[in-house]
Amino acid sequence: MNFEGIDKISPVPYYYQLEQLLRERVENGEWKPGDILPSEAELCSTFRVSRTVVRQALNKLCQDGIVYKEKGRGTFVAKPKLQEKFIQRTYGFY
Amino acid sequence: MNFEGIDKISPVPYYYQLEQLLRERVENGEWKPGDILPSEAELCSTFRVSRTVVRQALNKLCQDGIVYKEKGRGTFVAKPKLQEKFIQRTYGFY
Amino acid sequence: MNFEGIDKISPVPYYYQLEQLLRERVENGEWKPGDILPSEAELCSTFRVSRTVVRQALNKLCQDGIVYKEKGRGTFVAKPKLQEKFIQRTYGFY
Amino acid sequence: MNFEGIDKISPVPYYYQLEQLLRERVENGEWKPGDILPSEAELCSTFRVSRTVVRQALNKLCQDGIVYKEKGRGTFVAKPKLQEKFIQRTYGFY
DNA sequence: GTGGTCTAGACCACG
DNA sequence: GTGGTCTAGACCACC
Repeated sequence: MNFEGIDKISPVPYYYQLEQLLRERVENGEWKPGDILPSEAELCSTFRVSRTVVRQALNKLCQDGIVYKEKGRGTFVAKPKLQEKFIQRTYGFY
Repeated sequence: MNFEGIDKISPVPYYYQLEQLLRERVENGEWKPGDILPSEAELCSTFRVSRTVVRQALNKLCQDGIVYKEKGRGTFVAKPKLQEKFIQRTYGFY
Repeated sequence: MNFEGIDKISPVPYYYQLEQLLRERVENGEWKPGDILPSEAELCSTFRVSRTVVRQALNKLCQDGIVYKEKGRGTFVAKPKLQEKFIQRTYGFY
Repeated sequence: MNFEGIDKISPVPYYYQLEQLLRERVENGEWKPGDILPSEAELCSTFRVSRTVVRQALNKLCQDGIVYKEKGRGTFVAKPKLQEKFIQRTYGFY
């Protein structure tokens, strides 16, 4: 298996690379709705990035309704609702 | 007159206090549409907080359509569109 | 009717919101000196927060002389002594 | 050097034992004004207790003016102001 | 039954 | 990579 990691040479920001990597795992079904994600600390050490980077990536996924956070518990894969690109922003209305 | 600052004792997060302070200045008309805001560095030293805090506050205002950023130029007060609370989330649709 | 509860979206810490809510009930006279407060467990379920949050709120009220605790018995509303000045400062954000 | 640790058999609460241990180090001059203390995580692993215990101990020392905390930076030994008693003796060394 | 202590670990705010 | 807040439990000491 090759390690799907972050390319530190690439001009693409780490947080964006990480966001894509995590997003894939959800879309691949590797991580399923309701699953808990690795903790922020684990993601930091797995991908060798700082906490800031991890949080930026997770926050974007959260905004996009891919994951949700529960204080003191963790970050979880969301149930797929209507996640087409232009719908994402209205998520949370109802 | 009391100094309109950030209360470091308060349990309210700095970034949120700052967001409110900046928002007021726009709503008061102290800063008008098209005006350039102080730089992030200036805001840091004015309010005695780190750049992280300043950026969190500005990003929220940006999401809410109160200000907009231009890379390499600065942050500016936006023209008031439909900024009622529930409209904010649809911002970006059009 | 809106439920006077804890705003889980707000950036204000739960323990601080709860402290204010309980403090009000004493100041309103809804709870009188000598009255026993609901148990920590009840407050947890009423406000949908963990015991940690409840204890943080109660401990602050205890420090401020608003309530007192008796081991194995419960938490009670204190008799108002000289609580004006001191309380005024900590009440609210500023 | 023998390791001055926490007696897990003793009925004395861990947080209180820890508070005394840390207090001694300041009073002994082992830790001097302005010194940064080990992080909460380090204290946890050094003394084999949970973070709750460490924070209870540090908060008491903080209340007593022995140490102070800076958000995002760490916990530091306070300058001895008027801390009565034993401090009076060493005061003047610095 | 209550409040008191403690665990293990999460996310949040900050520099 | 720090301290701050929060969760969801556990066992203990006390009425």
